[in-house]
Amino acid sequence: MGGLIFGHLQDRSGRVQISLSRDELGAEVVKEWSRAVKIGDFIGVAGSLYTTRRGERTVAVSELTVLNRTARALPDKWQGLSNVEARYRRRYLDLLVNPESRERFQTRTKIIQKIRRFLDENDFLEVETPILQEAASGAAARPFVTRHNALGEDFYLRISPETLLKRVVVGSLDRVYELGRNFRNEGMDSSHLQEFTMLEWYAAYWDYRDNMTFVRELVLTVLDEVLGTRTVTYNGVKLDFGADWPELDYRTEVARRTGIDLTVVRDLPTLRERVVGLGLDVENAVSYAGLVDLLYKKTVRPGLIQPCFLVHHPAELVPLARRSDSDPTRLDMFQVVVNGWEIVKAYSELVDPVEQRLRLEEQAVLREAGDDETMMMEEDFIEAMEYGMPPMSGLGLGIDRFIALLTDAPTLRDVVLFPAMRGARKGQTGPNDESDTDVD
RNA sequence: GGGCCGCUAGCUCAAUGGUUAGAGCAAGAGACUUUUAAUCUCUGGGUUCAGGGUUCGAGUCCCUGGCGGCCCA
Repeated sequence: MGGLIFGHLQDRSGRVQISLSRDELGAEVVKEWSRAVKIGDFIGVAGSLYTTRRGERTVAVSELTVLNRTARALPDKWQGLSNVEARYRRRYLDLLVNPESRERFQTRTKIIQKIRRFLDENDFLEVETPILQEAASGAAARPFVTRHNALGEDFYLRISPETLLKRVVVGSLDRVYELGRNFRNEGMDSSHLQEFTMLEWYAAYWDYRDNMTFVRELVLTVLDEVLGTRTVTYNGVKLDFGADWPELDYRTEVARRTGIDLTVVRDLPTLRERVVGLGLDVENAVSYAGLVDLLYKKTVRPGLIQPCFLVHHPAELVPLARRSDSDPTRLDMFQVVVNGWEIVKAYSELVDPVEQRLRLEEQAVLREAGDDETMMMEEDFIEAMEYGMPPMSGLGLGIDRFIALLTDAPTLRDVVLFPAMRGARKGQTGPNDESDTDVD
């Protein structure tokens, strides 16, 4: 009796044990096969299923074929691959030997599938707008510049699809979404990637209140159906999405944390004086909006851990958002903040072309004054508005951040397969390398 | 941009300024023939991130650079 050799086969679905029996195959065959195979090889086996004494389902191998061999040693099967740089640069090894990484990327896909289905079931039409654009618009951010050779012009990688999606709504496709990559040429840290995945949708005849209800429903649906719970632990902290998301007034929160009442302090010099008075470095904040944003990010946002709605931002902050009818100094706007991260930004859209032009002209004035985080005038967009834009509300959801929270990923780099890294590896060639020749 | 930390075998890690830089896993050879990270014996495996400097002697100390991480701005 006896003479068994055990091993495991692994693929995306998991592992299964195999065994080679001397009694059934003969000592010579077992010796030959077990020698021919090493860790990391691809093999095919045929045989019958049985359950071992220890209760594990096992294939008693009757046929074994080597499909392809590994030419390199895999990372240590027990220690795994823990070197952070290696995990990003050679993600395939991370996926191969670290089960939690493999699971995280499968969860990422499930979350995105669920989001799409939820939107589709609610009559949203998925559309695609250009990533290469002649002007970067829809957000206050520095774009990546690239060269469009055929058109002989510099193009920009989009920073937001906002104004293009609104044009689609003008064209009567009045409930649309786009799920795709945006690019912002700014600093990178654990909650910012230069290349990130954003979901944006626009629904005609909705206002920001409708979006507050809808996005909460979306988030809870994803949690229920993908994770089976409304509570997640992120970095040791329990985040309870199932509880009420309190509604916090932007200016009230700023006042509470800083004593600065933004309904009273309405000009840049006064605000700067007050902010400096708090001991904060005002850096290069050269506009009222920029300084308000800085103040909020330093004092309010870090304290917003549990899911909440932050509402009614000062009107200066977003030139594309609609002012509140009852108080034109603020916007019909909200953000969902969790873990100090902005996950969602949404507002009732400004649909009046005359006011839109004025608001963008104000941006141009600020840019003249040295603010480099302003929005560009877009004549094409205003023209589209002039043809008639229905009242609507749009929403943006940062997919990478959302997924990082749901999968307890310490940084956004852990939820994208190949995060951007400086080119360090020997022998690696880039697009400027001589070997990169035009083959068409 | 600033500060701190790191980079040693395929992987995870050791190594007072002092012999020929080690171990476990992985790999190769052999033995054993069973369970569930790690049975035994033997073998091979290194531009210690790169380049300078100090020194009789540098993985270690100093300088410059590269790449990465964390924190700050």
